[in-house]
Formats: sequence, C-alpha cells, structure tokens
Amino acid sequence: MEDKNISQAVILRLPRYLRYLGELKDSNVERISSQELSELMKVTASQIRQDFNNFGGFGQQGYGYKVNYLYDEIAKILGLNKTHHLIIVGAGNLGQALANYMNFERRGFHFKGIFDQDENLYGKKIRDMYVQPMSELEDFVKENDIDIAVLTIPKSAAVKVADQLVKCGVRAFWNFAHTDLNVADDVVVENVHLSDSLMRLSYIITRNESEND
Amino acid sequence: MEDKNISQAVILRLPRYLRYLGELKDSNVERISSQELSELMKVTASQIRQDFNNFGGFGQQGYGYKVNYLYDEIAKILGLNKTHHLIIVGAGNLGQALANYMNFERRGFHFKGIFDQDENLYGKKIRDMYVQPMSELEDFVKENDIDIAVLTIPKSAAVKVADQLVKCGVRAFWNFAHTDLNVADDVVVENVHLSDSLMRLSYIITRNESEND
DNA sequence: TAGATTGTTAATCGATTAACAATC
DNA sequence: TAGATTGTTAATCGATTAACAATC
Repeated sequence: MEDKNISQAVILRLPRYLRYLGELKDSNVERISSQELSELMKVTASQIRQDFNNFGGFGQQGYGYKVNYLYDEIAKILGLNKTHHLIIVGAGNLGQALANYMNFERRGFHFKGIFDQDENLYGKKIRDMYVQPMSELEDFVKENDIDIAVLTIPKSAAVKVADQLVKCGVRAFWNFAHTDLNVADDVVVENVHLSDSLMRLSYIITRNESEND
Repeated sequence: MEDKNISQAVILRLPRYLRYLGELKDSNVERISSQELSELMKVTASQIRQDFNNFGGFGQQGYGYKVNYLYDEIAKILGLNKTHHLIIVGAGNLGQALANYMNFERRGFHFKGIFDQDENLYGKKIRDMYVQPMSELEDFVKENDIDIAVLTIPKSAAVKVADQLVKCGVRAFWNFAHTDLNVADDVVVENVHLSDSLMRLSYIITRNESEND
C-alpha cells in the first residue's frame, strides 16, 4: 500500500471513486469491471485500472472488481478507517455550517471544540459544543489530542492562528480563509477557497457567452 | 483575449494570480517581474509568463508587469467585470453561510433569492432575502434574470432540482451537493465537494504518518 | 547603448491512453 | 478450455520548465 510518488491527479480522483463505489454498494452491486465503471463515471477504463494499481492489485482477471472489497480498500487508502479529532476556529456562519454537517462524523471526523474571538458568541451551543474564547485554544488542543484544525476565520487572522496551532502540535489544516498558509513541510494544508471556485465558474460562463458571437 | 483551448490547469491558477496581484495592489506596488512574482507565489517564472501569454501580452520587455493593469486584465478574463444574478437552493446552514458572505457581492455576484422545501423556514429573513418555497422557484428564475444557481441541498434532491432549473434557462450551477450533475454540454457546473476535500486531507495525513515508520 | 525582462520556441517531464500478455 | 478482464508495458499526448532571441 505504500508505493511512493502517487501523483496529485490520482489523489484528486480517489474520493470520487469512493463515492461511486458507495452508491454501487448501496444498490447491492457485487462486482464491476473497469469498463462498466468507466461508463458510469465518464473516465477511461485505462485510467481507472492505472489509478487502482498505484496501490496494488484490487481486481481479478477475467472477473473485475468486487465492489465491497474495492470500496473498503479505497476507504483505507484515504485513511477513513482512522478517527480524527478536529477543532473549528471561527464560529461564524461557515464554521457553524461545517459543525452541523453530520456526514463528516460518520467518516471518522469528530468535532471536539469550536472557538471564536467574538465574546457575544461565547457559550453559544453549536451541536454539542459551546463556543470558547481564543484564549482557551492552546490548552484545549494540547489536552484533547486534536489533529486537524478547521480555519473559518478571516484571512487577516488565519496566518497568525495557524502559526499558533502549529506550535501546539497541530499538523493538518482545513483552510477556508482566503490566503495561503506558509507552514513547515511536515504540516499539511488543504485549502477550500470558495471565491476561487466561484471565479472559475464565472470564467467558464464568460467564455461560453463570447463563443456565441 | 479569445485564444482557444486554455487548459484546465491554467484556469485553476488564475484566481490565485488575481489574489496575489490584489494584495500587491493594496500594498501600492506598481510593477512586478515574473521572477519576483514567482518567489512570492512559489511557482516558476516560466509558468507565470506562459500562463499570462495564453491571453495576450500583458507585460513589457525589460520592465515587467504593471500590477494594476495585470490585475484588471485577469479580472476581466475571469468575467468579474460582469454582474451575475444568483439564487440559493437550500437554506440550511451552508446556504445561509454563503448568502451572508459579503465578498461575493463585491465581485459582482448578487444573491437575489433563497429557496427551501422546509416550510418552517418560509419567510425567514436571510440578509435581505426571505426564504421562499420551492413552488416559487421556476417563476422567480424566469422573472429575475437568474444566471447562476447555488445548490446547497442534499444529493437526493440536487439532480431533480438542477434539471428543473435547466428547463427554466439556468446555464450555470455552483454545486455543493455531493453528487455529479449530468447536464447538457452547454450547462456548466462547478462542484464544491467538501467531503472530498476533507478526505484528501485525511489521505495526506495518513501517508505522512506511515512514512515515519 | 547596455541591462533587464518579456514573449515564445524547444526540451523535458509527467500523465493519460492504447495495447496486449498474463491469468482468473 | 474459451472468454473475459485485469495488470502492466509501450505509445501518445499535454503541461511544465529551460533557453534565448526580441525588444523595451
């Protein structure tokens, strides 16, 4: 399972495979060939086989792939068999939305605490958590085995808070702040830049419109 | 500006260029070379020049790029000089979070209406909008020149609602539902699959951990 | 004019697709 | 055994980087 140098492009596709396999599983489909899956997902069968074989041989020649087995293997590759402890920094609309989204819990991502600097929010109950002041952040992280911090704060605060959390041992950030976090090599950052996404949509709309001239 | 076949990779990078140029602009930097920008953004100067030259020559030999001019040109390429009218379908936590995020408005993305099927939410005020029932959706779209629909509904509803909206003329979707929308070729979809993003983070954490064995 | 830096062509690298031998 | 489909190697395609002539 530990082949080196899995390309970024492959990693990007893994969750989508998992989603389709999950749906097949729910439909009680037992086996699927790369050809069938390729038609469903609208990618080439060749790519599917190449992608899977980055991690080992999950199929059987002449038969295809067992849906349940393949699903479990990909889930394992994605680390979904482990549990993670998360905190949310920033209890605004987005922070609350993420805290309330139940599906993350089911995948092993457990929200343990939520923090904000706005004292009007202190003590506010969000799901089963109470909003805590930023002054509690460092102690809480150390005491609760937190491994992922979700940043839903303005970009002006994000870099500073990230540095602070790195010092407390946090090694992974899910960053919704619209800025790049320049952290050490052993710290991982997954950015969700919503406005970038909206701009890309805008780009395609604009291009489509001008094509009709 | 209309060179064909701009690669996906380039489009993906455009919003990040805009962000850095915006920050330089705010710091009153007048000119920048591809070399300086490459150090700032941690990409190669060669890539920067190649990317910009997909859209025409924005620089001056021996001088570099004028920050203000380059910023404006990239904003134009991304269609940010146009205004868009959006509706949000799904007034849950995420829909409300997006509705309340002010920065989209500043870029020309105007939220005109928000809809939900939960009658407990009807009439609830979100920013300057009142949550409307789904039965109003089609008329509202036709009467308000809506060009982008934001889908913040469960995946079970998303495909059906998207089809309905396509019939009313909507040609662009910002899709937060965890499913692929299989729409016609002239309809554009920008997906934001938050759980996919979280799984990728999980993958990298897991890989880093097992490297330390 | 000399120096700097772009715009662009050529070289390299990596990812995708095609083909087919291995094998269930 | 014959048929099907994987796993894997080879061919192609596209994206990134390097190099440099054009030119401000």
